[in-house]
Amino acid sequence: MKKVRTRFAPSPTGYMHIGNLRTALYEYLVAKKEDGDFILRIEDTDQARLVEGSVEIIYDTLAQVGLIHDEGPDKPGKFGPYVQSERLPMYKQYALDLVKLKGAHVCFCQEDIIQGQRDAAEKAGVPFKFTDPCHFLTQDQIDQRVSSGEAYVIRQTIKPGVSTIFHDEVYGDIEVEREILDEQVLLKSDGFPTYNFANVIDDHTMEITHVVRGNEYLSSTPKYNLLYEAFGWEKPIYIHVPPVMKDETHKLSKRNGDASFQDLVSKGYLPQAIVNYIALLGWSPEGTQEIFTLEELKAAFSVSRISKSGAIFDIEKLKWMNGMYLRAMSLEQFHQTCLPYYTDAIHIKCDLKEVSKMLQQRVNVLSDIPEMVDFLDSFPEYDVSMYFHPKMKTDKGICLRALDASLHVYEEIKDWDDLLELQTKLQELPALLGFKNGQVYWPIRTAVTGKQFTPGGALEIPYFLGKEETIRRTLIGIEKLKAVE
RNA sequence: GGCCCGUUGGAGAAACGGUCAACUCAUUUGCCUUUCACGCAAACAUUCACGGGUUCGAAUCCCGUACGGGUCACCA
Repeated sequence: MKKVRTRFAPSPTGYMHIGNLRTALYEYLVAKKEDGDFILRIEDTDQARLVEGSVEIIYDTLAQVGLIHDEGPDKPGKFGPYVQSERLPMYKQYALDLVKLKGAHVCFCQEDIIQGQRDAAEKAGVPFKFTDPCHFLTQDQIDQRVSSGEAYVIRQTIKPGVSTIFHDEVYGDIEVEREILDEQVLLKSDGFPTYNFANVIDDHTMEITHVVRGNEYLSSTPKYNLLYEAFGWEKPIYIHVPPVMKDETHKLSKRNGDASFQDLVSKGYLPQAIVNYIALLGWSPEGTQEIFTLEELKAAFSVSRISKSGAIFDIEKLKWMNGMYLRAMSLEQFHQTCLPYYTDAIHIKCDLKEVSKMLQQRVNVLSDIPEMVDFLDSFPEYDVSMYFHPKMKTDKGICLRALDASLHVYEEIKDWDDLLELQTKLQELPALLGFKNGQVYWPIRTAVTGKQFTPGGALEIPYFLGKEETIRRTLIGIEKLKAVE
């Protein structure tokens, strides 16, 4: 059996689209499942859309998520070059060959001729289909016009009676009505190939066995097959995948301001979590496992379990999954990934490792960290009503007594760095006062943080704040409470 | 508009003609608990877009309708 080869063929447009990444993932998995090769090819035939630095983003992304390609512009193999603009002469030669094989023809039509036919069709109320007058040119006429320097394109020739049925691994057998196939441009007048053409040439010459791509290509696949047939080439196995949606009716797209892979990473999502999540968008494993490493994905993946309908990208589930990845890290690893988020958020001196420990059980998205710990640095203005928690049954008297008692504890502590001593002393308070735990700790936490929700509670936060600051905040709390009628 | 594809709870989905339609996220509730979160329980589709048909039996097969997406470029 031939070695499985798949390719990821992005256009360098400046960012990594989530849908594209998922396609890359599936391409990678299809190849690696069978110990095949995964190839990176840059499709830059549309010069107008080139964006500088794009190729680097592609390399970076693939490296970050671990989709290591076996061949590519930066990893020459025997099928190079891997950038379409460097393969230009080849396309033209193949296009000329195809003309000889009667699979294509030279066409001199300008936009106005095509537009004229389109308008006429519209007027007549019939579906537009371009009828190329250049079909009737004699070889002499063609040669003459070409040599006189007239601009021309090479257009696919579609003969009546060709087969338009094909098999897709996801969608099954599909037959497209032959009438609707148009004779598309293969080689543009600037000498560049169109995507349609370059794709086929490249896939064939690079010996791609499985073509994985979005299902928007479903209806044009017969045209590609006609090209393979005209050349007498073996067709690849097609695997069309459903789109990744933003909502019920819109695809996820950068143009709509939807997040790219880079955006998600900078928002604090882990590349591994992103890949894991998007694997589940349009594919489902056999069992109930949802957390997969890339290695596990290789084993679990199967084309037959790819779904046919679009999947809506749900950031909530990604958040959850990201949290799972964060929690599965070692404390040290987690701490290291948190560090960059502390630099701007925490200026007071405190044991950051302890902060990480506190955070690890509750962070889902890293970029939430600054907001979660900001109370350490700046003491927010808060409303007294926060002291009165219905479930804790706290009232003015209870809060005041609790804060008073905590104040005494703080003052007695000699070595504030001794976390254990502080905690032991605070833990004695409820019994001492004859209160429930919550009635003591709720007001304390409120006083030292001024926030409704905080990572960590009354037993750990004073430790981070230091003696002086803890006392200062507690005093403020007491003042606030005293002012209440 | 023609053609192609799709339609299972708010989201991802399982089920491949046969008990109460898995599981995960979200939501709600309870437990745990100093808050939130984590963790642990539980609730949430009398029903699989709708209407017919086939069958002893259908989410699963067939037909039609509706809705949604795709495609019809010298863009990929």
